[in-house]
Amino acid sequence: MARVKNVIRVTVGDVAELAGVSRSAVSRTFTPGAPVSAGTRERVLSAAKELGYRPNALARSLTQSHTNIVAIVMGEFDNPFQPWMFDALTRHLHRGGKMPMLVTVDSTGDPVEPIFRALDFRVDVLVVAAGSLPDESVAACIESGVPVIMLGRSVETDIVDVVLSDNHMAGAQAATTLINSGHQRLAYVGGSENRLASKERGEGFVQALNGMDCPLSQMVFCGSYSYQSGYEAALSMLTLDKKIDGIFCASDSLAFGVMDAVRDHLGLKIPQDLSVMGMDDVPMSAWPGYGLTTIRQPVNKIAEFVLERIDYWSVPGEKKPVLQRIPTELIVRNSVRLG
Amino acid sequence: MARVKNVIRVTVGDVAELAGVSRSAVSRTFTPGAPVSAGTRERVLSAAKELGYRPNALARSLTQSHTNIVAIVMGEFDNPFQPWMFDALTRHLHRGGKMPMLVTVDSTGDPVEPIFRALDFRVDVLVVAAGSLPDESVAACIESGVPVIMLGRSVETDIVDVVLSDNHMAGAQAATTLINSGHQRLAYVGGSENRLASKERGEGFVQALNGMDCPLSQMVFCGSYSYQSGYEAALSMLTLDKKIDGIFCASDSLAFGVMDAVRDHLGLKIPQDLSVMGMDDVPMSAWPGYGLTTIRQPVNKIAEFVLERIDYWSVPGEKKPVLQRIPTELIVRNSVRLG
DNA sequence: TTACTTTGCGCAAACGATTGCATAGCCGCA
DNA sequence: TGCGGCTATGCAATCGTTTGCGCAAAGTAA
Repeated sequence: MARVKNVIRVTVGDVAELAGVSRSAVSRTFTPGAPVSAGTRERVLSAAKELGYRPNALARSLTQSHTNIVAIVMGEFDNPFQPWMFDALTRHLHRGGKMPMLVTVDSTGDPVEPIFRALDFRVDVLVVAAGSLPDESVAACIESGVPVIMLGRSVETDIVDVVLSDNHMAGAQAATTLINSGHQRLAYVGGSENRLASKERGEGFVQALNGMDCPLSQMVFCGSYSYQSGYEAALSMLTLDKKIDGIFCASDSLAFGVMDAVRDHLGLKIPQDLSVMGMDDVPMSAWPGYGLTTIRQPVNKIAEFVLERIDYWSVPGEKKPVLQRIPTELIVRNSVRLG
Repeated sequence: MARVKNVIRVTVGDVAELAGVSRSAVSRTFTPGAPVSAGTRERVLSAAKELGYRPNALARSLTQSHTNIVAIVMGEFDNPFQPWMFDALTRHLHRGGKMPMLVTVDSTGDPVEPIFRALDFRVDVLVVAAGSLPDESVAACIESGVPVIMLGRSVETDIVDVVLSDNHMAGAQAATTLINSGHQRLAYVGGSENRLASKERGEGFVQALNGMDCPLSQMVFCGSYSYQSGYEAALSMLTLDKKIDGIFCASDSLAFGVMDAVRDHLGLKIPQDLSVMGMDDVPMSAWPGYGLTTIRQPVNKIAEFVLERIDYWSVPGEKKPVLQRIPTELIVRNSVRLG
């Protein structure tokens, strides 16, 4: 009977003793599929319940080849989409019996040490859930020797899973929505130019526009997905070309910035004078103050797929990483003028 | 191209062999304060570096009385303040050498199983960071036998730490701000009536008002901190009494809801016709669209104090829980009319 | 009855660290 | 030279599991 803090930790030994069986029998009872007779199982289970026994996950992980711990690597919460995605992810992990361990990489601190510290716990997988992460951090993940699943971000190697929204589809959805409702001078506000997601969304948007014989009027990359960036982009964009009647933003927070700049600073009405679309569908988009028509990133589908991949990597054998695109969904609210 | 677990795990044994010393020597080299001669330390360190050795945290935790894992128990992200607090918390934990393990309790799922699963990993502490959590979950935490630190929420027992913002102070700060700028008919919009934070903020507000000979005109508890609640509260409140000229909300998201309802639905101007104050100071408060004057919850100070308490509980001995209030701070923006 | 497969169970060896205890070496000092 | 007191080291037990292996009991087929 080991005493830690003030709690008596009950071990297999204790249960075995009370049930009158060997430690192996107890362990097997808690291992699905292991050979135990109905009789022993019964006695073990009741002994375990009486003592309040639960297997020590640390000890278990020591002998087995997996820990059921999944590391989630994050950067700064600079975009309201991130906590949203993060929340969906952790809930799905729980459902799959995994425990999420959090690694936040600080732009001021060491970009790799926190990752190593997670690896010290022999996490099964690294899920990289941050768009903006130092290159060194990403490299450390890839070289860790542990399966890596990257969310919404592509990397040069082909040894990691990549799962992201179908950004081309999203861009096309935005384009058709705006064109079908009679808009003519359209612009795109992207985040960082060298971020895959931003680029793809823009490409999808432009290609679809071209397919409908409507060239893009303006395109700006702000460097980040932040509200502030959107605000500034809108101002510079609309002083350059006052006739723009529709703007597609690479994120909802950019769109919020655009909307506020347009309404508060330029005195235009949305959607009468100008239509704005976003992408993500964060909860705030539904707030009446914004009522943003947007392209939803299906966080739950993404999280589900991540879980699938974790299971895939967990069985031994020859493995192939995948790049998976998850279809997006148009959410219509009030920020786009109707035809 | 596929590597799953073909990474050779290097152990103390390997390092010991290469360095030509015993496993103990290696272990001691990595234990600060343990007696090792400069010579062996040197050889061990270089062997370790050559092999890329890092101690297995699981194995280490098995023998020691602590794991350096801290469980963070959360409910739904129904309030933008939560990810904000959460982020600060995890960063401070990292700084303190702790790894955060996330437990999210789903209102639809089992309220205690995820907590038990975290306890299976012998977490050192449970930090309860959610306001809205089923009572069973809270009870499970308290009975876990592991130190518990509750954030912004009080419980009936006195065996857990409680750390929260100084809500009375916050209420008083809001009151003086509004009174000093000449407001006369004031209202309070709270969250849930049986949530300590909401209650205290209201009390602080009312007491300060009374101290300045200005009785509270109206008070509403919405049941939650959500935007939607604020929206509805504002409508019902202002149809009841059109002369209200200042509203203090128990959270920023309530305040956003109030502002949008007031501006978009009732056609009033903020702050000319009505002043609104919030509490939390989430990043969104600074957006020009809202420009919310609010009371900041000092998330970093809170996180810092949590870390202090974790260290406190980590040394053995007779322990006393504390209830700590962290001072709040007035943040002035544009949602309050100036005297 | 014999022989052969199942099935269930216990022993003991991992897993990868830490740590109490015993000891070997060294130094200084009388 | 002998002794006491260090410090540095290694041995082996321990933490709480899982699991390969051997074996006894039981079931099946001839």
